Amino acid sequence: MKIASWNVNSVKVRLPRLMDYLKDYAPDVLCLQELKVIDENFPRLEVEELGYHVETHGQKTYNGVALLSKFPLEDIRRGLPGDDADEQARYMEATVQGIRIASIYLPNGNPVDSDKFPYKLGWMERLITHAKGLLESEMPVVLAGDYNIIPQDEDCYDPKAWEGDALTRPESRNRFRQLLNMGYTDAYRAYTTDVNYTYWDYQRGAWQKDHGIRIDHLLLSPQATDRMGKVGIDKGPRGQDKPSDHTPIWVEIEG
DNA sequence: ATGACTCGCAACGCGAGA
Repeated sequence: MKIASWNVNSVKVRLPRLMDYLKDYAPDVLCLQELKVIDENFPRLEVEELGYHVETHGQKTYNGVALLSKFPLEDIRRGLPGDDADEQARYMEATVQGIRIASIYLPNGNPVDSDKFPYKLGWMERLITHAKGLLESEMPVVLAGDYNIIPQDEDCYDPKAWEGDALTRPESRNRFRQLLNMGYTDAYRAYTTDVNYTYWDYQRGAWQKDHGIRIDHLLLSPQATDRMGKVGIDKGPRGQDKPSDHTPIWVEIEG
């Protein structure tokens, strides 16, 4: 089963890119982030016509996540537990063919001297707590999404340019590492030591110069890692017209 | 002139993204 994740940066503007991706790459499951639409405005019919089940957790203007699947989506959870006052639509999960799959849009956290940085760190604490619970289920788990974390300096073209940024701050990286240390595997980094990116800024010709960063990740529980096949980053969509600034990342789960 | 961002919006400049 091929599971992919993609921050589309507005599903409305990106609908042609999304349709192309589903047709050309045909992932079994696609986790989407940054929909920027309420559930009623998600292009459900277009996606269903390509043979996908659709579950969304949308929000007006900002955030919003979705799960698309060729197989039924079961036991849907919308929202990350731990803060009933948090109204940002950044998390949902469902079970597909016995695999628990989450679509995650982790807060950016910049600027670090604003309340956005503690919000990011608090959100990560909640994710850590929830991810621990998922491990206890002993299901294969895939936590897929835009983590807004550059795990190591090698995951960005110019570490100095990102020094002090919420994407590289030790507080951010250490919480990401807590997810790894409790038993989750960074699928891309486990598969290859190759330098590769999932995001290139719209500005300053970043795509053309390959000035990217690796911030979209697939974290696999031990039961999922045991079944891990190939892992890749599909750069094609980033080079198209009206692209998202992110490109999809995917993993194959065997069996 | 060497490079120039893109979304959404009770919009028409601004906040947010990373």
